[in-house]
Amino acid sequence: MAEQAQALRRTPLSRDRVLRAAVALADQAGIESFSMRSLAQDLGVVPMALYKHVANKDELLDGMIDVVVGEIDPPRPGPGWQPVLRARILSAREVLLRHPWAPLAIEARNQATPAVLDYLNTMVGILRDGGFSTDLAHHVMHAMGSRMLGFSQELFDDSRRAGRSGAADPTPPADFPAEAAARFPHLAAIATAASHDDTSVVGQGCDDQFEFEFALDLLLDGIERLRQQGWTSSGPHGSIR
Amino acid sequence: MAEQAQALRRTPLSRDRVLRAAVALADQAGIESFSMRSLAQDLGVVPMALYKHVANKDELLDGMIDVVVGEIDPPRPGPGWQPVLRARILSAREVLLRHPWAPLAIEARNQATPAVLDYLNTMVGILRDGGFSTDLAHHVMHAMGSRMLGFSQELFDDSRRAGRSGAADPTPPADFPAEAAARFPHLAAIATAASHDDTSVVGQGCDDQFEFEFALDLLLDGIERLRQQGWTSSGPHGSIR
DNA sequence: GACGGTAGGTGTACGGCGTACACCTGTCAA
DNA sequence: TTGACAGGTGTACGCCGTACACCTACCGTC
Repeated sequence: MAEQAQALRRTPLSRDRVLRAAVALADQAGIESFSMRSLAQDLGVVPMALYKHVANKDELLDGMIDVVVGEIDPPRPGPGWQPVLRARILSAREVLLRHPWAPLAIEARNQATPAVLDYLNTMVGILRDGGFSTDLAHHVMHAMGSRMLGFSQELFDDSRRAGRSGAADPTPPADFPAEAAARFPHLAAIATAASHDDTSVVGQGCDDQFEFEFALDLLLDGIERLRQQGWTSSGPHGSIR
Repeated sequence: MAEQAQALRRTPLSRDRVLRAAVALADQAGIESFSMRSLAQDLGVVPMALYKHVANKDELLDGMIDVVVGEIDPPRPGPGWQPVLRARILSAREVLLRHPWAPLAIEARNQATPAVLDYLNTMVGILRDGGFSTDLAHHVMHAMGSRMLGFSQELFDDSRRAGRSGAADPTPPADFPAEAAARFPHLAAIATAASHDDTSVVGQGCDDQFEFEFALDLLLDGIERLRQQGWTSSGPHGSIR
C-alpha cells in the first residue's frame, strides 16, 4: 500500500504544480495558516521537497502573486481610455475577490513581481494611448495606487478578514455593539445609512461592489477632467483645479 | 553588581512603558525583526514579563497602533470642511512617516482599534458639519479608505521598505535596471518623467509628498463637487456625474 | 512584628515555523 | 554497466509565541 500512496502522487512536483497548490491552499485555509509545511502535506510530500522548486517562502509568495495576477483579463480595446481602464480594474477586482489573501500578500512584498509590473505597464499604456502625457500618467498611477489592481484598502473591510483566517465564514453582520455606537456616534450613523437599493443579497448594510465602483468612478472622472484641461505638474502647485 | 543591574531598570514595567518601547523598537529595527523576545531584551526583562502587561502579541500591536494614531493632531476647526480634513490627513501622514511600519500593521489587523475608530469618527464629524448627508459621508469614507489615515498604499512604495527591514537605508535611487526598462517601456517612461521642480531634496525621481497631495486633492475636489450638487446614492447608479 | 494576598518578574518547556545540509533513489545517456 | 543528476527524504538548528509553575517584594490588616 506504500505503492498506492506513491501512485496517488505519481505526477512529479513542478514549480507550476507547487504554485497552483499553494494558491488553492491559501484560498481555502487563509494566508495566516499557510505554511511551507502545510503546503507540503497538502501535496503529499516532505517540506524540504518544495525547495527543489522554489527558492524560499518569499519567492513562493511572489510566484503565487504572479499566478493570481495572471488570471486578470487582458485589456479589451475600445474607444476611450476610461471604459477600458475601468473594465480591466473591475476584472482585477473579481480575481482578487477569489483570492482574498492576495491584496495583503501583494502589499507585504517589497518589490513588485514581474506579472504586476507587466500589468501596470499595460495600464500606463492605456493612459498614454488615451492622450495622457507621461507626466500626468505618472501622477495618475500614484493616485490610483493599489486600486489599479482592484483592491481598495479600506480601514475596516470585512472581506479582508476572509483572506486571513480562511474561506468566508458566515459571521453575522456584527453591527455596531451599541456601547461603541455611543462612543462613536458619527460612525454609527454612517454604518446604519445603508441606503442603496435593498436589492443587495444580504442585508449587509454596505455593498462592497458599490463602494468600490463609487470610489473608482470618482477618481476616473477627476482624472479625465485633468486630462481634458491639459494639466501639467508645472502648473499651480497644491491646487488641482 | 546585581544591584546595579537592577537599579538600571528600577522603574517597573507598565503597559504604557511597554507600548512606548515597542513603538520605538519597531521604528528603529523594522516590524519584521520585531518580536516579543527582542522587545523584552530591549527592556532588560525576560520575555514572559511582557505578558503581565499585554495579553499577547496581537494585542500589543493593537496598542502600538493606538499609540501612533494618538500622535495625530486633533482637528483644527476652521471654515470649510475641506481644509480641515486636508490638514488633519497631512498631519496623520507626518506621523505615519515617523512610524513606517504602522500602515502595514494597521492593515494587517482585522479590527480597527479604539483610537482608529475615534479618529475616523471625528473625520466623519467634520464631513457632517461640512454639510454632507450621512449617505454621502458614508461613501466618502469608503472612497478615501486608508488615505484617510495618511497613507497611500502605492504598489511600489520605497518608503514601505523602511517599515519592514529597519530605519531608512540609503539605497541608491535604484532606477530601472535597463533590462526591465525594455520589457516595461511605459513604466520606464513614467519613472524618468520626474518633472516636478528640481528643488526636491535628492534627485529621487518622485516626490512622495507631491504624489500624496495630488491624489488627496483629486479626491477632495471630486467629493466637494458631489456635495455641491447634492449627490445621493439613489441617483443614477454607476455614473458619478 | 507577623502574615496572607497579590502584582509582577522568572525559568522551563512545548509545539510550530523556515530552512541548511547530508543523504538516498530512480532515470537516463554514454 | 556506469555514473551523473534531478528530485524526494530525514535530521537538525535556531527562532518564534506563549502556557504554566514558580519565586519575590510589597502591601494592608490584625
